Amino acid sequence: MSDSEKPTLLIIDGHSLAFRAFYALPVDSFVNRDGQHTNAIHGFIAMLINLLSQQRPTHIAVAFDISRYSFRTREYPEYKGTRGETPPEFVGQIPLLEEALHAMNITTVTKEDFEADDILATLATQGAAEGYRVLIVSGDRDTIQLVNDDVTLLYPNVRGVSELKVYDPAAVRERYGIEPYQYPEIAALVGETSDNLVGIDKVGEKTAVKWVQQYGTVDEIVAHADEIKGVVGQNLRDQKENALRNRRLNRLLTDVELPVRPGDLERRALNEIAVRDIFAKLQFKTLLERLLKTAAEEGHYDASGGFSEAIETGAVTIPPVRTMVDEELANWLAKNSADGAAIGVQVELGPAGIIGFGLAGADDTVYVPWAAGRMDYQALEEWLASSAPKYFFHAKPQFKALSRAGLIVDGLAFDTRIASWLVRPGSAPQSLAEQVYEVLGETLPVSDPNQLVALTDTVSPATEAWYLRRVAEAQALALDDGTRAVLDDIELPLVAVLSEMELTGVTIDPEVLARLRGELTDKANDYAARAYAEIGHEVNLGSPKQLQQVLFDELQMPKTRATKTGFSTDAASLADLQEKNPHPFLGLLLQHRDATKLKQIVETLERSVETDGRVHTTYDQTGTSTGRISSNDPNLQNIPVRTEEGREIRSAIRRGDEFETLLTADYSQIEMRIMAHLSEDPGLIEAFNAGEDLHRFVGARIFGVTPAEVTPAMRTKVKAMSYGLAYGLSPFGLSKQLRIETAEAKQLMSDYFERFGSVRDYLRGVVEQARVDGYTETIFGRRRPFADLTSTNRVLRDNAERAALNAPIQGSAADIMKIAMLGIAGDLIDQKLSSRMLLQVHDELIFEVATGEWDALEAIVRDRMAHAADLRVPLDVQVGRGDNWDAAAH
DNA sequence: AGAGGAACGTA
DNA sequence: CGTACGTTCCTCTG
Repeated sequence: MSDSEKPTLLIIDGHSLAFRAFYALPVDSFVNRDGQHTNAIHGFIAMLINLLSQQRPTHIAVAFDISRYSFRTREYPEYKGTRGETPPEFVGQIPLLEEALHAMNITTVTKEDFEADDILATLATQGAAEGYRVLIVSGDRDTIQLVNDDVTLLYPNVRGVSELKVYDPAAVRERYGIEPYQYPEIAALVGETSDNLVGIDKVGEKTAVKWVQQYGTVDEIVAHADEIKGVVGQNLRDQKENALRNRRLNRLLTDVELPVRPGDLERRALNEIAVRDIFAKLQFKTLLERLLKTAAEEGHYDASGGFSEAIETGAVTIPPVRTMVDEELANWLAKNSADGAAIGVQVELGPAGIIGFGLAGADDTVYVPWAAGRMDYQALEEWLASSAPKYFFHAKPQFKALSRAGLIVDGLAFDTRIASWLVRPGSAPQSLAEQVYEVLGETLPVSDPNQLVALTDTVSPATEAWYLRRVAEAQALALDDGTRAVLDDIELPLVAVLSEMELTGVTIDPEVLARLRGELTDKANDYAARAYAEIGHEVNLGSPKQLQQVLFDELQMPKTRATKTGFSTDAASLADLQEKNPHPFLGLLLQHRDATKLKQIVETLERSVETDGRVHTTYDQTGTSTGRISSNDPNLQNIPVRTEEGREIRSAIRRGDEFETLLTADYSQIEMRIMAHLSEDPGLIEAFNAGEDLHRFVGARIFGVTPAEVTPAMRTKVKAMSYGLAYGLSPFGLSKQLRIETAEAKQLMSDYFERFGSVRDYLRGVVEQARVDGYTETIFGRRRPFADLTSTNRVLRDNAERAALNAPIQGSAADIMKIAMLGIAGDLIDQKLSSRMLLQVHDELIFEVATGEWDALEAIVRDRMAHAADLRVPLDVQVGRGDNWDAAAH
């Protein structure tokens, strides 16, 4: 059996590695919310993940010492006596590490009266004898003696645990000039400070190696002590008992009786729920992702034996992939889509577009190379364009590629990525491999990027299609009716709509941006120069750290709100400072911030203009926890609007030359209207039905005056109050925002709830219901799960309560907008209009209006938006017209 | 190079 | 000590 075919047994000295990690990573950077230090655990697990992905062990164990006392301390009480008290920050980390290992289903081994090294030695010896390739990981040099052709030592560098030095017999020979089994002879002569084993005076590594090469063992050296000349010879004769004792103590035992044998240590799949739990407790977000990714990608060991019972599905047989075109393909499609059967689709994409198609039926997969026009693809194209059900993983980029290639696609019946997100928004598995692992408990075979020699046979798109189809079928069984309806009626039809919006993009006026960039650059430079003059030197105004130096050390200003890394220099804090401690530097700094921020946005937009003169954002349909869509590359949902200068940027976003104008349409106060609907509050419903200015109406009720008597100050307070409600605003927060006393804020809130009591009852009820159900629900049945509502940690619980209170409101608004978009997109097609939907900014839509289509489009938009949902209050839609986004605002 | 934090733009 | 996002810069660490 060659080495590569041998099973690999990985054995780790838990204590020694954790301790190395403890000293390698800064203690203060790793503290969880309970104040528990976690640096040793973090370093250990990071190293473990690397080992798992690089070494692909089939068997694994971690050995721990039970206490510092063992048979060695009985023989020599001073053994390891030089070790001081355990650092307080290390305390508690080992039990948590063990908990994490158990969650990962990794066996830990301990043995009363023995050290972890003896466990390593025993398992390594057994493993080698039983035909394993054995890897031991330890920071204790004594383990060098275990190295042989079957056993390799991975030893952490002085620098830490991120890199492990590989000691095989050749490496030991190179480093020490002796055979590995001879290492303890050297160590016995030289001594080992960390174990409190004193050696022979004046004998260092060089001398020891020379003696061992000549005589072989400590026993023999001592027997020939008389032959050795000089001071070292005399020292040896005087102190030979030290060497003999050291040699007895540093011999590792290879025959300890253990509860496990190597064969019992087979890798098992981690317990994902337990892992998420303990990693959440440790606050290891990145490590969790890395671990799950590694686990999902590990396909190098026998899949049938590699998983725990919980998600064991038995060995699967992946159907072989056949490549076909023309008539054979037509027959395949007919056969596999008969009786409405769904086909899994994975479009293979390259930089230039479509490379091929992977298609999968229940137990039959095909790959179709794509070469437009060269073959007979009529059957494929017809099937794509038909409503025959198709399952995808992340359909949108594939839809875009199909559309670019002039192919029509219909019949999107499932998207596993969207389904995962609907079930667990916020923490849904993002890659197909993760979904396969999570839903099916299997590993999707993938090429390993860590592999030195690239695998020639990467997984076929057809095989991916087969897996995603099985994921879809498993997911479909588990969906509740409400989630299924949101998927079928909202999210799946939206994929094509968003695809087209992304492909269309929006025209940017490069001249406007260039002019703005110049102006803003000048402004920023000017403010910076004046700011430097105020303090007498230059400073990086973008560095909070350097600003703190200037503000609190040099200018001796009063300290602001604390952040994790010091004191805040955000705009609110600087405004506070300006009040307490006026200084021209503060104003200049704020103005510099404004200018550089806007400049940044301008430059980002300029960079993202493509060759068609348009910007094509990417919408993330699974990017939020509430049901909204997000926008990125570039984000067009956060283009400035609140300041005059900011709005100038909006004016660079304009109609395409061949279009008549832009149309913007937005919902006014949609979240308040949803609150009115959900709470059924008679006062609030009346407010919206009265057609009066909302805040004026509410203000009149609260302050007991007529609407005409509501002053601007009153209206501001009421407005802040109303908006804050949906976010779980506290009296303290309200007082801070309005710069009023907490008592006044409290009074304002109680006055509000006095008049609009159903709102309070509703908000309370949402949280209570969510605590019982474990999730919230929108009007249309979109769910968002909440785990922390029953947490004993107050910060966590309060955060969860505010999010839970907001989720149905923000989520329902998102649902309504999506439904409106679907209606509009459908009408545009049905009425054969050339006008196009370009952007969505949560409660606003932007369209390009083709010549002569204004009236038709406006009617469609108003109708579809106003009637997207049937609420107890009307949905008010504001429409604006203009050549650019700013001008089209109203 | 990658991660995390601070800051700030939007609804 | 209000929700939901994405991007940028700086800083620290590997």
